[in-house]
Amino acid sequence: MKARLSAARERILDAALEIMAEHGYAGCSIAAVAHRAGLATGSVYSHFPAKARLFTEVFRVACQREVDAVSRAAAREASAGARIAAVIETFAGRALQSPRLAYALLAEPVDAGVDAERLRFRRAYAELIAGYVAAGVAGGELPPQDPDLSATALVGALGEAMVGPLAAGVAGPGTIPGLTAFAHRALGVST
Amino acid sequence: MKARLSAARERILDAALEIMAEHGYAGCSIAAVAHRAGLATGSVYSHFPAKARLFTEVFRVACQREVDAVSRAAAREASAGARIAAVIETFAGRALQSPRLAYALLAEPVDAGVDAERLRFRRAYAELIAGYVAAGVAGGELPPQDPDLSATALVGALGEAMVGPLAAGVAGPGTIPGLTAFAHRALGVST
DNA sequence: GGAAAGATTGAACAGTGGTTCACTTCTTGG
DNA sequence: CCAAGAAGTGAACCACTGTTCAATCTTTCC
Repeated sequence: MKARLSAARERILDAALEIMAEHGYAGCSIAAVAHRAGLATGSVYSHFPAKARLFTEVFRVACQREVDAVSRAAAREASAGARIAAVIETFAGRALQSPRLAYALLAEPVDAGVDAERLRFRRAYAELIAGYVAAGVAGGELPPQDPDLSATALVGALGEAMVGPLAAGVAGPGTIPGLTAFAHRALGVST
Repeated sequence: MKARLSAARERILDAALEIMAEHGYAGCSIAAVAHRAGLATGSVYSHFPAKARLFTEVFRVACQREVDAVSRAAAREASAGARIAAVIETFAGRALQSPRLAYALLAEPVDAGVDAERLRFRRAYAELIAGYVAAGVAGGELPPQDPDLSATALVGALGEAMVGPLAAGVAGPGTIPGLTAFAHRALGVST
Protein backbone atom coordinates (compact mmCIF):
# COMPACT_ATOMS: atom_id res chain seq x y z
CA MET A 1 0.00 0.00 0.00
CA LYS A 2 2.73 2.38 0.99
CA ALA A 3 4.63 1.24 -2.04
CA ARG A 4 1.65 1.88 -4.26
CA LEU A 5 1.32 5.33 -2.82
CA SER A 6 4.89 6.36 -3.32
CA ALA A 7 4.87 4.71 -6.73
CA ALA A 8 2.02 6.97 -7.78
CA ARG A 9 3.89 9.92 -6.40
CA GLU A 10 6.91 8.96 -8.44
CA ARG A 11 4.78 8.50 -11.54
CA ILE A 12 3.42 12.00 -11.13
CA LEU A 13 6.89 13.49 -10.85
CA ASP A 14 8.06 11.55 -13.88
CA ALA A 15 5.03 12.55 -15.90
CA ALA A 16 5.51 16.20 -15.02
CA LEU A 17 9.15 16.10 -16.03
CA GLU A 18 8.34 14.35 -19.29
CA ILE A 19 5.68 16.88 -20.23
CA MET A 20 7.99 19.71 -19.32
CA ALA A 21 10.68 18.25 -21.57
CA GLU A 22 8.18 17.98 -24.42
CA HIS A 23 5.93 20.99 -24.10
CA GLY A 24 7.54 23.13 -21.45
CA TYR A 25 5.97 24.39 -18.29
CA ALA A 26 3.19 25.87 -20.39
CA GLY A 27 1.96 22.36 -21.20
CA CYS A 28 2.00 21.26 -17.60
CA SER A 29 -1.60 21.63 -16.49
CA ILE A 30 -2.54 19.43 -13.57
CA ALA A 31 -4.96 17.62 -15.86
CA ALA A 32 -2.23 16.83 -18.38
CA VAL A 33 0.17 15.60 -15.73
CA ALA A 34 -2.46 13.42 -14.09
CA HIS A 35 -3.51 11.97 -17.44
CA ARG A 36 0.03 11.01 -18.36
CA ALA A 37 0.58 9.51 -14.92
CA GLY A 38 -2.55 7.39 -15.45
CA LEU A 39 -4.49 9.07 -12.67
CA ALA A 40 -7.48 11.31 -12.31
CA THR A 41 -6.93 15.02 -11.92
CA GLY A 42 -7.90 15.09 -8.28
CA SER A 43 -5.53 12.29 -7.34
CA VAL A 44 -2.55 14.55 -7.78
CA TYR A 45 -3.73 16.31 -4.65
CA SER A 46 -3.35 13.17 -2.53
CA HIS A 47 0.34 13.46 -3.19
CA PHE A 48 1.02 17.18 -3.46
CA PRO A 49 -0.77 19.99 -1.66
CA ALA A 50 -0.59 22.39 -4.60
CA LYS A 51 0.74 22.72 -8.10
CA ALA A 52 3.54 25.02 -7.02
CA ARG A 53 4.79 22.41 -4.55
CA LEU A 54 4.74 19.68 -7.15
CA PHE A 55 6.75 21.76 -9.56
CA THR A 56 9.26 23.04 -7.06
CA GLU A 57 10.00 19.39 -6.50
CA VAL A 58 10.16 18.70 -10.22
CA PHE A 59 12.53 21.61 -10.62
CA ARG A 60 14.62 20.53 -7.68
CA VAL A 61 15.09 17.04 -9.07
CA ALA A 62 15.74 18.20 -12.63
CA CYS A 63 18.14 20.93 -11.57
CA GLN A 64 20.01 18.66 -9.22
CA ARG A 65 20.46 16.23 -12.07
CA GLU A 66 21.96 18.99 -14.22
CA VAL A 67 24.24 20.35 -11.55
CA ASP A 68 25.38 16.84 -10.69
CA ALA A 69 26.24 16.06 -14.29
CA VAL A 70 28.25 19.24 -14.61
CA SER A 71 29.91 18.72 -11.27
CA ARG A 72 30.87 15.16 -12.13
CA ALA A 73 32.36 16.20 -15.46
CA ALA A 74 34.36 18.99 -13.87
CA ALA A 75 35.64 16.75 -11.09
CA ARG A 76 37.45 14.63 -13.67
CA GLU A 77 39.69 17.58 -14.52
CA ALA A 78 42.54 19.03 -12.52
CA SER A 79 43.19 22.57 -13.72
CA ALA A 80 40.74 25.42 -13.45
CA GLY A 81 40.80 25.90 -17.20
CA ALA A 82 39.94 22.29 -17.91
CA ARG A 83 37.23 22.30 -15.29
CA ILE A 84 35.58 25.35 -16.78
CA ALA A 85 35.75 23.78 -20.21
CA ALA A 86 34.09 20.66 -18.84
CA VAL A 87 31.39 22.74 -17.20
CA ILE A 88 30.56 24.49 -20.45
CA GLU A 89 30.65 21.38 -22.59
CA THR A 90 28.42 19.48 -20.23
CA PHE A 91 26.01 22.30 -19.57
CA ALA A 92 25.66 23.27 -23.21
CA GLY A 93 25.70 19.73 -24.50
CA ARG A 94 22.85 18.71 -22.25
CA ALA A 95 20.90 21.86 -23.01
CA LEU A 96 21.19 21.30 -26.75
CA GLN A 97 20.10 17.70 -26.29
CA SER A 98 16.92 18.67 -24.41
CA PRO A 99 16.24 22.17 -25.62
CA ARG A 100 12.68 22.44 -24.39
CA LEU A 101 13.61 21.28 -20.90
CA ALA A 102 16.59 23.60 -20.82
CA TYR A 103 14.40 26.52 -21.77
CA ALA A 104 11.87 25.61 -19.09
CA LEU A 105 14.54 25.31 -16.42
CA LEU A 106 16.38 28.46 -17.43
CA ALA A 107 13.95 31.02 -18.69
CA GLU A 108 10.34 30.01 -19.22
CA PRO A 109 7.79 31.97 -17.21
CA VAL A 110 6.64 29.91 -14.22
CA ASP A 111 4.77 30.42 -10.97
CA ALA A 112 6.46 32.66 -8.44
CA GLY A 113 7.12 29.82 -6.02
CA VAL A 114 8.73 27.75 -8.72
CA ASP A 115 10.78 30.69 -9.88
CA ALA A 116 12.44 30.77 -6.48
CA GLU A 117 13.62 27.22 -7.07
CA ARG A 118 15.06 28.31 -10.38
CA LEU A 119 17.03 31.05 -8.64
CA ARG A 120 18.45 28.39 -6.33
CA PHE A 121 19.39 26.41 -9.43
CA ARG A 122 21.36 29.29 -10.93
CA ARG A 123 22.86 29.99 -7.55
CA ALA A 124 23.98 26.37 -7.28
CA TYR A 125 25.69 26.59 -10.64
CA ALA A 126 27.30 29.85 -9.65
CA GLU A 127 28.58 28.42 -6.40
CA LEU A 128 29.96 25.37 -8.14
CA ILE A 129 31.83 27.53 -10.62
CA ALA A 130 32.88 30.01 -7.95
CA GLY A 131 34.61 27.15 -6.17
CA TYR A 132 36.66 26.31 -9.24
CA VAL A 133 37.49 29.95 -9.81
CA ALA A 134 38.52 30.48 -6.20
CA ALA A 135 40.75 27.43 -6.36
CA GLY A 136 42.28 28.70 -9.58
CA VAL A 137 42.97 32.07 -8.04
CA ALA A 138 44.43 30.53 -4.92
CA GLY A 139 46.67 28.29 -7.00
CA GLY A 140 47.90 31.17 -9.13
CA GLU A 141 46.37 29.80 -12.29
CA LEU A 142 43.87 32.65 -12.46
CA PRO A 143 44.39 36.35 -11.80
CA PRO A 144 42.81 37.94 -8.70
CA GLN A 145 39.06 38.47 -9.04
CA ASP A 146 35.79 38.15 -7.14
CA PRO A 147 35.05 34.46 -7.76
CA ASP A 148 31.37 34.85 -6.98
CA LEU A 149 30.86 37.72 -9.38
CA SER A 150 32.80 35.99 -12.13
CA ALA A 151 30.82 32.81 -11.62
CA THR A 152 27.48 34.62 -11.60
CA ALA A 153 28.35 36.48 -14.78
CA LEU A 154 29.49 33.26 -16.38
CA VAL A 155 26.23 31.51 -15.53
CA GLY A 156 24.37 34.39 -17.14
CA ALA A 157 26.57 34.24 -20.20
CA LEU A 158 26.01 30.52 -20.60
CA GLY A 159 22.27 30.81 -20.08
CA GLU A 160 21.89 33.64 -22.54
CA ALA A 161 24.02 31.96 -25.16
CA MET A 162 21.86 28.85 -24.82
CA VAL A 163 18.39 30.31 -24.43
CA GLY A 164 18.63 32.66 -27.38
CA PRO A 165 19.38 29.84 -29.80
CA LEU A 166 16.92 27.55 -28.02
CA ALA A 167 14.12 30.02 -28.53
CA ALA A 168 15.11 30.60 -32.12
CA GLY A 169 15.60 26.89 -32.71
CA VAL A 170 19.15 27.55 -33.79
CA ALA A 171 21.36 24.97 -32.17
CA GLY A 172 24.92 25.99 -32.83
CA PRO A 173 27.54 23.27 -32.53
CA GLY A 174 30.26 25.84 -33.07
CA THR A 175 28.92 27.74 -30.10
CA ILE A 176 30.55 25.56 -27.47
CA PRO A 177 34.20 26.20 -28.44
CA GLY A 178 33.43 29.88 -28.79
CA LEU A 179 31.87 29.99 -25.36
CA THR A 180 34.78 28.12 -23.86
CA ALA A 181 37.19 30.63 -25.32
CA PHE A 182 35.06 33.47 -24.00
CA ALA A 183 34.96 31.95 -20.53
CA HIS A 184 38.69 31.25 -20.49
CA ARG A 185 39.45 34.83 -21.41
CA ALA A 186 36.89 36.14 -18.91
CA LEU A 187 38.38 34.19 -16.04
CA GLY A 188 41.94 34.84 -17.15
CA VAL A 189 42.96 31.27 -17.93
CA SER A 190 46.49 31.60 -19.25
CA THR A 191 46.76 30.18 -22.76
CA MET B 1 -10.41 65.44 -31.27
CA LYS B 2 -7.53 63.58 -32.86
CA ALA B 3 -5.28 65.23 -30.33
CA ARG B 4 -7.51 64.12 -27.49
CA LEU B 5 -7.44 60.59 -28.81
CA SER B 6 -3.70 60.33 -29.12
CA ALA B 7 -3.32 62.10 -25.80
CA ALA B 8 -5.36 59.37 -24.12
CA ARG B 9 -3.29 56.76 -25.87
CA GLU B 10 -0.16 58.42 -24.61
CA ARG B 11 -1.57 58.61 -21.10
CA ILE B 12 -2.25 54.88 -21.15
CA LEU B 13 1.30 54.10 -22.24
CA ASP B 14 2.73 56.38 -19.57
CA ALA B 15 0.50 54.91 -16.89
CA ALA B 16 1.50 51.39 -17.85
CA LEU B 17 5.18 52.27 -17.72
CA GLU B 18 4.82 53.96 -14.36
CA ILE B 19 3.01 51.04 -12.82
CA MET B 20 5.58 48.67 -14.23
CA ALA B 21 8.37 50.74 -12.68
CA GLU B 22 6.59 50.65 -9.31
CA HIS B 23 4.98 47.24 -9.10
CA GLY B 24 6.35 45.33 -12.05
CA TYR B 25 4.38 43.61 -14.74
CA ALA B 26 2.51 41.72 -12.06
CA GLY B 27 0.82 44.96 -10.97
CA CYS B 28 -0.21 45.87 -14.49
CA SER B 29 -3.80 44.73 -14.71
CA ILE B 30 -5.82 46.57 -17.34
CA ALA B 31 -7.97 47.97 -14.56
CA ALA B 32 -4.95 49.42 -12.76
CA VAL B 33 -3.52 50.96 -15.91
CA ALA B 34 -6.86 52.48 -16.90
CA HIS B 35 -7.39 53.84 -13.42
CA ARG B 36 -4.02 55.55 -13.35
CA ALA B 37 -4.59 56.96 -16.83
CA GLY B 38 -7.87 58.41 -15.61
CA LEU B 39 -10.00 56.21 -17.84
CA ALA B 40 -12.45 53.40 -17.47
CA THR B 41 -11.26 49.86 -17.95
CA GLY B 42 -13.01 49.42 -21.25
CA SER B 43 -11.56 52.57 -22.73
CA VAL B 44 -8.16 50.99 -22.99
CA TYR B 45 -9.62 48.87 -25.74
CA SER B 46 -10.40 51.89 -27.90
CA HIS B 47 -6.66 52.39 -28.17
CA PHE B 48 -5.20 48.91 -28.01
CA PRO B 49 -6.74 45.70 -29.31
CA ALA B 50 -5.40 43.56 -26.49
CA LYS B 51 -3.27 43.69 -23.39
CA ALA B 52 -0.39 41.96 -25.11
CA ARG B 53 -0.31 44.62 -27.81
CA LEU B 54 -0.33 47.42 -25.28
CA PHE B 55 2.57 45.92 -23.43
CA THR B 56 4.63 45.04 -26.44
CA GLU B 57 4.48 48.76 -27.16
CA VAL B 58 5.34 49.65 -23.57
CA PHE B 59 8.28 47.29 -23.74
CA ARG B 60 9.38 48.63 -27.10
CA VAL B 61 9.44 52.20 -25.84
CA ALA B 62 11.11 51.37 -22.54
CA CYS B 63 13.70 49.13 -24.15
CA GLN B 64 14.48 51.63 -26.83
CA ARG B 65 15.08 54.24 -24.16
CA GLU B 66 17.55 51.91 -22.43
CA VAL B 67 19.38 50.96 -25.58
CA ASP B 68 19.57 54.59 -26.65
CA ALA B 69 21.03 55.66 -23.33
CA VAL B 70 23.65 52.96 -23.52
CA SER B 71 24.37 53.69 -27.16
CA ARG B 72 24.76 57.41 -26.49
CA ALA B 73 27.15 56.79 -23.62
CA ALA B 74 29.26 54.42 -25.66
CA ALA B 75 29.38 56.78 -28.62
CA ARG B 76 31.28 59.31 -26.52
CA GLU B 77 34.19 56.91 -26.26
CA ALA B 78 36.75 56.02 -28.88
CA SER B 79 38.37 52.72 -27.93
CA ALA B 80 36.52 49.42 -27.68
CA GLY B 81 37.57 49.07 -24.05
CA ALA B 82 36.19 52.47 -23.09
CA ARG B 83 33.00 51.82 -24.99
CA ILE B 84 32.40 48.54 -23.21
CA ALA B 85 33.04 50.21 -19.88
CA ALA B 86 30.51 52.90 -20.78
CA VAL B 87 27.97 50.25 -21.78
CA ILE B 88 28.31 48.48 -18.46
CA GLU B 89 28.25 51.62 -16.35
CA THR B 90 25.20 52.96 -18.10
CA PHE B 91 23.32 49.68 -18.20
CA ALA B 92 24.03 48.79 -14.60
CA GLY B 93 23.65 52.32 -13.31
CA ARG B 94 20.21 52.68 -14.82
CA ALA B 95 19.18 49.22 -13.65
CA LEU B 96 20.20 49.98 -10.09
CA GLN B 97 18.33 53.27 -10.24
CA SER B 98 15.06 51.63 -11.36
CA PRO B 99 15.41 48.12 -10.05
CA ARG B 100 11.77 47.13 -10.40
CA LEU B 101 11.63 48.29 -13.99
CA ALA B 102 14.91 46.60 -14.79
CA TYR B 103 13.64 43.35 -13.36
CA ALA B 104 10.43 43.64 -15.37
CA LEU B 105 12.30 44.33 -18.59
CA LEU B 106 14.91 41.66 -18.05
CA ALA B 107 13.41 38.72 -16.27
CA GLU B 108 9.90 39.02 -14.88
CA PRO B 109 7.41 36.51 -16.22
CA VAL B 110 5.23 38.17 -18.88
CA ASP B 111 2.80 37.12 -21.60
CA ALA B 112 4.28 35.16 -24.46
CA GLY B 113 3.76 37.96 -26.96
CA VAL B 114 5.51 40.44 -24.71
CA ASP B 115 8.32 38.01 -24.09
CA ALA B 116 9.12 38.13 -27.78
CA GLU B 117 9.65 41.88 -27.49
CA ARG B 118 12.01 41.24 -24.60
CA LEU B 119 14.04 38.91 -26.80
CA ARG B 120 14.31 41.70 -29.35
CA PHE B 121 15.52 43.95 -26.55
CA ARG B 122 18.31 41.60 -25.60
CA ARG B 123 19.10 41.11 -29.24
CA ALA B 124 19.34 44.88 -29.73
CA TYR B 125 21.80 45.13 -26.87
CA ALA B 126 23.79 42.25 -28.27
CA GLU B 127 23.93 43.80 -31.71
CA LEU B 128 25.05 47.13 -30.29
CA ILE B 129 27.83 45.48 -28.36
CA ALA B 130 28.70 43.19 -31.25
CA GLY B 131 29.37 46.29 -33.33
CA TYR B 132 31.87 47.61 -30.83
CA VAL B 133 33.52 44.23 -30.53
CA ALA B 134 33.76 43.82 -34.29
CA ALA B 135 35.30 47.27 -34.60
CA GLY B 136 37.76 46.43 -31.84
CA VAL B 137 38.74 43.20 -33.57
CA ALA B 138 39.10 44.93 -36.92
CA GLY B 139 41.27 47.63 -35.36
CA GLY B 140 43.50 45.12 -33.65
CA GLU B 141 42.52 46.24 -30.17
CA LEU B 142 40.74 42.94 -29.48
CA PRO B 143 41.84 39.41 -30.33
CA PRO B 144 39.94 37.45 -33.00
CA GLN B 145 36.55 36.18 -31.82
CA ASP B 146 32.94 35.81 -32.87
CA PRO B 147 31.63 39.29 -32.04
CA ASP B 148 28.03 38.15 -31.94
CA LEU B 149 28.68 35.28 -29.55
CA SER B 150 30.82 37.44 -27.30
CA ALA B 151 28.18 40.14 -27.26
CA THR B 152 25.36 37.70 -26.52
CA ALA B 153 27.31 36.15 -23.68
CA LEU B 154 28.12 39.57 -22.31
CA VAL B 155 24.47 40.59 -22.34
CA GLY B 156 23.67 37.44 -20.40
CA ALA B 157 26.44 38.13 -17.93
CA LEU B 158 25.24 41.67 -17.34
CA GLY B 159 21.64 40.60 -16.96
CA GLU B 160 22.42 37.82 -14.53
CA ALA B 161 24.71 39.98 -12.46
CA MET B 162 21.98 42.60 -12.24
CA VAL B 163 18.87 40.48 -11.79
CA GLY B 164 20.30 38.36 -9.02
CA PRO B 165 20.95 41.37 -6.82
CA LEU B 166 17.72 43.03 -7.96
CA ALA B 167 15.70 40.04 -6.87
CA ALA B 168 17.57 39.79 -3.59
CA GLY B 169 17.40 43.54 -3.06
CA VAL B 170 21.16 43.65 -2.84
CA ALA B 171 22.37 46.57 -4.90
CA GLY B 172 26.11 46.24 -5.15
CA PRO B 173 28.02 49.43 -5.98
CA GLY B 174 31.22 47.43 -6.13
CA THR B 175 29.66 45.23 -8.75
CA ILE B 176 30.17 47.62 -11.64
CA PRO B 177 33.98 47.76 -11.57
CA GLY B 178 34.07 44.00 -11.12
CA LEU B 179 31.81 43.50 -14.09
CA THR B 180 33.85 45.87 -16.19
CA ALA B 181 37.00 43.94 -15.38
CA PHE B 182 35.23 40.69 -16.22
CA ALA B 183 34.04 42.08 -19.54
CA HIS B 184 37.43 43.50 -20.45
CA ARG B 185 39.08 40.18 -19.81
CA ALA B 186 36.34 38.32 -21.66
CA LEU B 187 36.69 40.44 -24.76
CA GLY B 188 40.47 40.55 -24.52
CA VAL B 189 40.91 44.27 -23.94
CA SER B 190 44.64 44.69 -23.49
CA THR B 191 45.40 46.23 -20.11
C1' DG C 1 -15.85 -13.00 4.01
C1' DG C 2 -16.84 -8.53 5.45
C1' DA C 3 -16.25 -4.06 7.08
C1' DA C 4 -13.27 -0.25 8.16
C1' DA C 5 -9.65 2.75 6.29
C1' DG C 6 -8.05 5.04 2.84
C1' DA C 7 -7.02 5.92 -2.04
C1' DT C 8 -9.24 7.31 -6.44
C1' DT C 9 -12.42 9.51 -9.26
C1' DG C 10 -13.97 13.40 -12.15
C1' DA C 11 -17.40 16.63 -12.27
C1' DA C 12 -18.41 20.85 -10.00
C1' DC C 13 -16.53 24.99 -7.89
C1' DA C 14 -14.09 29.43 -7.53
C1' DG C 15 -10.93 33.14 -8.27
C1' DT C 16 -8.78 35.76 -11.52
C1' DG C 17 -8.47 39.05 -15.02
C1' DG C 18 -8.86 39.98 -19.92
C1' DT C 19 -12.55 41.29 -22.99
C1' DT C 20 -17.10 42.82 -24.56
C1' DC C 21 -21.08 45.77 -25.28
C1' DA C 22 -25.35 48.37 -24.56
C1' DC C 23 -25.64 52.77 -22.92
C1' DT C 24 -24.11 57.57 -21.76
C1' DT C 25 -21.46 61.72 -22.61
C1' DC C 26 -19.07 64.79 -25.32
C1' DT C 27 -17.31 67.02 -29.62
C1' DT C 28 -18.10 68.57 -34.14
C1' DG C 29 -20.10 70.53 -38.33
C1' DG C 30 -24.01 72.45 -40.64
C1' DC D 1 -28.85 74.88 -31.71
C1' DC D 2 -29.16 70.32 -33.05
C1' DA D 3 -28.44 65.83 -34.95
C1' DA D 4 -24.59 62.45 -35.94
C1' DG D 5 -21.12 59.96 -34.58
C1' DA D 6 -17.15 59.05 -31.98
C1' DA D 7 -15.13 58.28 -27.42
C1' DG D 8 -15.87 56.76 -22.78
C1' DT D 9 -18.15 53.92 -19.23
C1' DG D 10 -18.12 49.93 -16.11
C1' DA D 11 -20.71 46.09 -14.99
C1' DA D 12 -21.31 41.68 -16.96
C1' DC D 13 -19.22 37.97 -19.49
C1' DC D 14 -16.22 34.25 -20.36
C1' DA D 15 -12.39 31.24 -20.55
C1' DC D 16 -9.11 29.11 -18.20
C1' DT D 17 -7.24 26.18 -14.41
C1' DG D 18 -6.13 25.10 -9.91
C1' DT D 19 -8.68 23.09 -6.30
C1' DT D 20 -12.32 20.58 -3.74
C1' DC D 21 -15.37 16.83 -2.32
C1' DA D 22 -19.05 13.38 -2.06
C1' DA D 23 -19.39 9.07 -4.12
C1' DT D 24 -16.92 4.86 -5.51
C1' DC D 25 -13.59 1.42 -5.61
C1' DT D 26 -9.33 -1.19 -3.34
C1' DT D 27 -6.80 -2.90 0.00
C1' DT D 28 -6.12 -4.74 4.41
C1' DC D 29 -6.81 -7.31 8.38
C1' DC D 30 -9.61 -9.49 11.84
